[in-house]
Amino acid sequence: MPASPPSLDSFDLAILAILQRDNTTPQRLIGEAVNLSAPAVQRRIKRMEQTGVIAGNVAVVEPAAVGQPITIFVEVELESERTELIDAAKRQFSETPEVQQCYYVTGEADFILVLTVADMGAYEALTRKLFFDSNNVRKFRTFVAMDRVKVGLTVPLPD
Amino acid sequence: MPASPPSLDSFDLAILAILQRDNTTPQRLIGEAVNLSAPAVQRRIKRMEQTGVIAGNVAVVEPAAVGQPITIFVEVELESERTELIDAAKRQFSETPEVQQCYYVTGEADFILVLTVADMGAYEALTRKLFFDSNNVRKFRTFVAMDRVKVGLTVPLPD
DNA sequence: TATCCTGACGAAACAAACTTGCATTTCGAG
DNA sequence: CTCGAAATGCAAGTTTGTTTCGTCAGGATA
Repeated sequence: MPASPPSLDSFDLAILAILQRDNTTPQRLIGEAVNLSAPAVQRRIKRMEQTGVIAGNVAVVEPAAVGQPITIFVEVELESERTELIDAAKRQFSETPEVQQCYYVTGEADFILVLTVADMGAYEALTRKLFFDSNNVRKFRTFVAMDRVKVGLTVPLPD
Repeated sequence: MPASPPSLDSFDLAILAILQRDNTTPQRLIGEAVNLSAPAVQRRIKRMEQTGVIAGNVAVVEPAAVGQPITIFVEVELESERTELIDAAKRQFSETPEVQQCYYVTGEADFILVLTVADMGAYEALTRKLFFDSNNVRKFRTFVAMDRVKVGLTVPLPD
C-alpha cells in the first residue's frame, strides 16, 4: 500500500541504515546520529512505514533454537507454465509455513524456495506434499545448507 | 553467544510468533494475548535475546524503494574446495553489501547467493568482481527473480 | 513433615520512549 | 521579493518499557 512517491533524502537513508540493523534503537539516539530531533525522526519513520519503504518490523528468530536447524534450497521446474498453474504454485508455496522464501525466477528453473525444516524426514515429507502430490512439477534440485554464512534482509543503501 | 540451554515453553513460542510478525507490538498486548503480565513478557523477551533465540530486531526495507529493485540468485561452483579458499570466499561474500544472503551448500553447487542490485549493469559489475576476478570460481548460474512471492525470515514454530 | 532455596509471577512505582500541538524556519514557485 | 507548503524543534502529554518488591509454587534436604 504505497501511499505516494517516496523520494528519500539522505536523512531517510541514514535512518533506514540504522533501523535495518536494529529497530529498537531509540529515536533520540537516531536523532543524534543523523542530526535531527527525535520528533523529526519519528515523523520520517512513520512516513516510510506508511509509504511502504519500511515493509515491516520483525524479530529475527534463530531457527536452530526452535527446532528447525536445517535450511534447504530447492530449484523447482514445472511441467506447464500456464498462468493458472503458476499462480496455484505460488499460492501453495506461500501458504506453507516451512517455505520461508519463494521466488518466481527466470532461467533454468521456475521457482526457488528456501525451506526450514527440523530434519531430513520432515524435508522428505515436504517434497511429497509440495512436489510429488502436485502434478505439475517436472523436477527439482535440492541444496542443503551446511553453513548459513550470511542471512538477513538487509538492502544496500545509496550514499 | 547463547548463554544457556534455551528450552522454550509454550509462552515463549507464543511470544515469538507475535514478535516474528511485528516486534513493535506493546508488551501489554502480548501479555493479553498469551495470558501473562507485561513484566513477565518483558523478562522472557530479554532472556531470549540474551540466549540468542532472538537473533535481532530489524526493520524490513523494501528494496525497490531504495533503488535496488532486482533480486538475483546465483549458484556458485568453485574450482578448489580447499578450506582456506572456501573461507576466503565466505569472507568476500559476507563483506559485499549487495550479497543479501550467502549459504554454503552441498549438492551441485558450493554457494548460493541472494543478491540485490539496481540494474543488470550493476549485476554485471558484481559478477566481474566476485566471480571473474576470483581465480577460484569454476562457473555460476544466474536466476533473476520476476516475482518475490514470499520473502522473510519467519521460522515455523512448534505448537 | 518441615525447612530452605530457586525461579517465576503480578501489582505498583518509576523511568524512558513515543506522540502531539504549536510557533518558527526553510525552501521552492510564482 | 513574497507567499505557501512542508519540515523542523521545543515542550507538554501520553504510552510504553523497566525495576522493585512481596508472594507463591516446586524441588531438594534433613
